[in-house]
Amino acid sequence: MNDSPLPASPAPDEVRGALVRWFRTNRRDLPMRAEGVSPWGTLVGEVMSQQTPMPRVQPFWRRWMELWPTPQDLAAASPAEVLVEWGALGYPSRALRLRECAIAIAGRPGGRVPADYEELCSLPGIGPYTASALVSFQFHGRIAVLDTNIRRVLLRVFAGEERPASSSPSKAERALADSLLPEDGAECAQWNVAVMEFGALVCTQKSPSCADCPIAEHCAWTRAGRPASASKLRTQAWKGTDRQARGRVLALLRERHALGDPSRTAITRARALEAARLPDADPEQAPRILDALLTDGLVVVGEDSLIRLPGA
DNA sequence: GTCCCGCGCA
DNA sequence: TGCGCGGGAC
Repeated sequence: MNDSPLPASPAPDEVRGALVRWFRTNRRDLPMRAEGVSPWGTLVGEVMSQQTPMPRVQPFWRRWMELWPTPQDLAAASPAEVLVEWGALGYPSRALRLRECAIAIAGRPGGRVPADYEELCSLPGIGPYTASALVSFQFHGRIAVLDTNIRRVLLRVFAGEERPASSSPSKAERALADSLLPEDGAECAQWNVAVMEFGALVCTQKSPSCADCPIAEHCAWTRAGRPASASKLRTQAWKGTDRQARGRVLALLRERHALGDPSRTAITRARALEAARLPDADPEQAPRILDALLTDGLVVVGEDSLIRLPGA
């Protein structure tokens, strides 16, 4: 997609109507998207689902809402406890940032989640996506939400392209998304969540269910014969990467911590290096990722030279 | 083996 | 603007 504003070739009203109808009968029943969830609950749910599929998030979200129903509750928790409860949701730095976010919110006058986009963006772990999701879903502000699903659906339907060329939305994409927003904030929320759900369930990245698509007749990409994008889709490696090695060290420390025996929550450097060592890995990988975990604040070295979760 | 996801910082 | 950052489901 180039930077010139694109005319929305299919009729926006028809696409909106069809997708909102589709959503009413096909939406997943997600507790974190239920009526009456607090701004804090929505914030926690959105941060958890930043890199993790919704179905996997739900049990963790419920648990977190029981343990820490307000920002003040999470702000009072230790980093170690937060990392343990984060479990294997992935990217544990997100859990530490969420705690920092809770501390920042608790320190605000009134101690509540802000409803303003810029203020939300200034919080740890909250970027453009999460801020716009909160403004729309929770506060019903008139704002476009541009997550990867919505970007893909809009590009296909209105620009005839398979997927975004860049990892962040262009001006043209923003202009297109803005031009499609209903006037009413509550309707915007409904539209945003409908498109997002449609992208997650039907108009997927790799194998879209075009045969079952309620807007196939409107879709510019389908009318163009669904041409493949010029850009290559590159999937992240996992096996053997630093990320996998980091995950092993954190998993060991979470297990130890969850035992509840303070004498066993810490491990020696040698034990940590052993956990970090992957088969056939570069011998420098284990010490390197241990350093990185320390730098990221995901582990600490005590005066006893033992390694533990922060605050444990 | 492939899919799926946004934030923070250089 | 590009890279680093997890891990379960399929």
